[in-house]
Amino acid sequence: MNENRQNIICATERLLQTKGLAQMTTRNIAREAGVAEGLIYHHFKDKAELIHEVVEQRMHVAKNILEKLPLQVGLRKVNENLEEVLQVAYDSHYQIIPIICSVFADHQLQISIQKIMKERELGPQLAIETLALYLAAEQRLGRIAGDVLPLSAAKLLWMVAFQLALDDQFMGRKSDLSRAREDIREAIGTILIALEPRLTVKQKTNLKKRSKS
Amino acid sequence: MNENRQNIICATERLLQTKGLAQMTTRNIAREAGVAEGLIYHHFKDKAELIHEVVEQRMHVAKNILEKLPLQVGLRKVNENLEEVLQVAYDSHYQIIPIICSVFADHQLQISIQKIMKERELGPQLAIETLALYLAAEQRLGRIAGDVLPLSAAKLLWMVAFQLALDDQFMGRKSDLSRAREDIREAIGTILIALEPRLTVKQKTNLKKRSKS
Amino acid sequence: MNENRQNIICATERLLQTKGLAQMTTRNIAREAGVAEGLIYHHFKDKAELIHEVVEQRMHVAKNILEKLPLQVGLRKVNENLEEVLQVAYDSHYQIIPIICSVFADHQLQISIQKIMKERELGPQLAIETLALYLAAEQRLGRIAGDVLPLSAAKLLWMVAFQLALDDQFMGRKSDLSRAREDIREAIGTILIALEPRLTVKQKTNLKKRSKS
Amino acid sequence: MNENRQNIICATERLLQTKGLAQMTTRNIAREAGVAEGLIYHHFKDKAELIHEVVEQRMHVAKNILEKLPLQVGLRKVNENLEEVLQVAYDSHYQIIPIICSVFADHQLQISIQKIMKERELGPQLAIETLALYLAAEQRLGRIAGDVLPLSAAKLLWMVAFQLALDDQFMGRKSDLSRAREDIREAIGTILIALEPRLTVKQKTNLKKRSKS
DNA sequence: AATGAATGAGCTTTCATTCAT
DNA sequence: GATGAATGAAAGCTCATTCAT
Repeated sequence: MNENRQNIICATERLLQTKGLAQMTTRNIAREAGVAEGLIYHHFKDKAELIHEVVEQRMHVAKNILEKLPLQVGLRKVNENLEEVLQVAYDSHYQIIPIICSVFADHQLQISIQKIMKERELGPQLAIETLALYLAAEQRLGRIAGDVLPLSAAKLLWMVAFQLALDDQFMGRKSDLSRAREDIREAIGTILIALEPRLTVKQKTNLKKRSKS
Repeated sequence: MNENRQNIICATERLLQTKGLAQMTTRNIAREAGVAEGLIYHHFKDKAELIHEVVEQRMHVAKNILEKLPLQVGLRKVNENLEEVLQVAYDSHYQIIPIICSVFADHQLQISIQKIMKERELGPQLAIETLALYLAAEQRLGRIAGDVLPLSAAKLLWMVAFQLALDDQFMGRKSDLSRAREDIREAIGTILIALEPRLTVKQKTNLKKRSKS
Repeated sequence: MNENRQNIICATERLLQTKGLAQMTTRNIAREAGVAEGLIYHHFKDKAELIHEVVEQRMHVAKNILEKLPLQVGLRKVNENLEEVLQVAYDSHYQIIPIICSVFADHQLQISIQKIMKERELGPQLAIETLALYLAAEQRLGRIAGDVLPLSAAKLLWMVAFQLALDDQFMGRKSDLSRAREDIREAIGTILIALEPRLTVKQKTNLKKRSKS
Repeated sequence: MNENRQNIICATERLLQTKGLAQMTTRNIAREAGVAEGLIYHHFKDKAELIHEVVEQRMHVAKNILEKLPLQVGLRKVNENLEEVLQVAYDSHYQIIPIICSVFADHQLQISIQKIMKERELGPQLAIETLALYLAAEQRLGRIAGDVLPLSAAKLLWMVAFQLALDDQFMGRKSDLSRAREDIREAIGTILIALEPRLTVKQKTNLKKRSKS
């Protein structure tokens, strides 16, 4: 059944997140999924194919995290919008990181996953671009500074969410959204200083305009 | 001999970086180090102890990367100083990442390494603090904006170097310092907008007054 | 259906001949026969029963290869008759050998097949006896030497066809009837020297005397 | 140690002969050799390499079976010499056949062994040629008929030994030298009629006539 | 009759670790 | 200190067989 297939995929992801790649043995996967070991090979050519599926599904979900962000343009405060968005990104990264990092242990696996991510465009690119579009829109509304490159700022913001999740995972801290929120707020705060409209800058341009007219 | 001991440590690190944790077998280590497999167990209780040593040495080196940064305070342009510093950090991270990330594959190993890093304070903390001290010093000199938290900005800058290296490693790109430099410059550019002193007319005049007095 | 049953048997034989016993898995049989794996177990108790059927059918066909040979007694030249017969035997053996030899890999299978062949008299015995009868008949016609044991000569001739086929199969040579024919001719040539009537002068005169009386 | 290496090779050959390829598992080999399963892979790259070694050693021994035959030229009776030689050949074949035939079960194995046998000239060629040389020498002494091709006759004789051993193995008969000797004698008898100098035939008939008159 | 998902025993192979030399 | 033969547990994977549909 397709039911068991998905069952196995989920069990594998759970193992990757909780016990790590080394414990993600076919034996453990079968036990976790409550099926016989042989069934894995009925649904997947080999273990690599199973892992690919896990990565693909998880990355596919992550890819579209920010699709609703454009609806927020102009609403609430910019930093509130960003905080909320980065918190979701943090959460998503917290789940993805054990998978992504485990892959470094096995170069062959790493290469095949690189290939899949390139072919299916599963990287962070889409999310970052969505974020950049949002920033550009706010820029047009004058809600953030005009002299900032939206894509560059979006990269930085996305990195923040990733880095916080990585730090927590690496140091074995549970996903703690309220603490993460604090860190996110702090980082956004620093970046937003760059993004905030420069009153002084405006004044400068105003002065220039006046001098031209 | 201590010579062979260090030999084995270096061989292990080389394997971790080039072939990944999965290929870091005792057989491969012995071959790479040019010693017998059994010798490993004369110098190390077990494989975990060897990896601990590898991580410890590498992190120890990384920890002190920025120790010469304070000497640059007030010299050259701030963004030049930061670019140079982040490039070194990128380079260091590019080497460390395969080691650090591989560890995610084995939770037991991860936990024991977490412990070591906490006990010996081997994390990025020191480097970030050094960077923050530098920023604070430049802040005092008025070379960067006064309304920025140096520690928060330092974290962001450090993160940039780490994330660029991670991205390159994950996507299987060779360490390319000239391209990395571009990315670093762009990110610093965006952050520096936040850090740049706000040169309003009033501030300028204030500065002039102070320098006169 | 009986159709599917025979289908499976033929698919199994094809696999045995082309890929060997090791590749004769239930999965491959099902694929080759174009049926579901489970269907095999509706028609046969287990894999052994299926193989028995394959061997039985193939050996049954082989057994009666020479049934038309007696019609040739006294016609054409003896060596021509033998060459033709051995070529057919070679061809038959070329097909049988991969099946028969594979069986050596599994002693249980070998034993059960030995039993079947004894019970149903599926060995080369009948063919050899047919050949011996032919030789005896030709001997009575004076077309081959009188001091030869027909059964012994028949065994030798049969052996030639078998061994040539075995040699070709073992060395991975395609069944090449024209080359086989050469080898057969050579071997028959040597054996026939034994079989040829000793036409010394005295014997000739003796024969003439007897025919006159 | 080399001791254990040879140990494993012999255990493998014993298993091949007594239980067949299917039972020649690494587990059984290790048990039969009285070593740990892992040790097999210390001495051999994989199972195939081990089997190659087994085949090579066994065939190498077989290759030189007849090396002392040339010393018998002109001594004793020809059929006595041949009987003795074929008996040794039978014995050798009886051991080799389970190995050779098992190989048909696994095409990959078969191909790799074909390659080895070609490269190292491990086939029956040498033995057959030695036998042919002997026959040619006896031919020159006038002890066998002059109109026979020695190589062709040698092939036939060699086949006899092989076929008898194969029949016995296939039908699960123990190696029975005394019975084999009977069969060999019978076959040689028939072939020797071809090989016997024809002059004796003439003389015999002359003698018979005289005794009749 | 026919399917193919599901099982689990058993295979080959790898690898950290030990130990006699 | 140094070697490498030896161990045995555990890995990924295959396959004959069963069974619900």
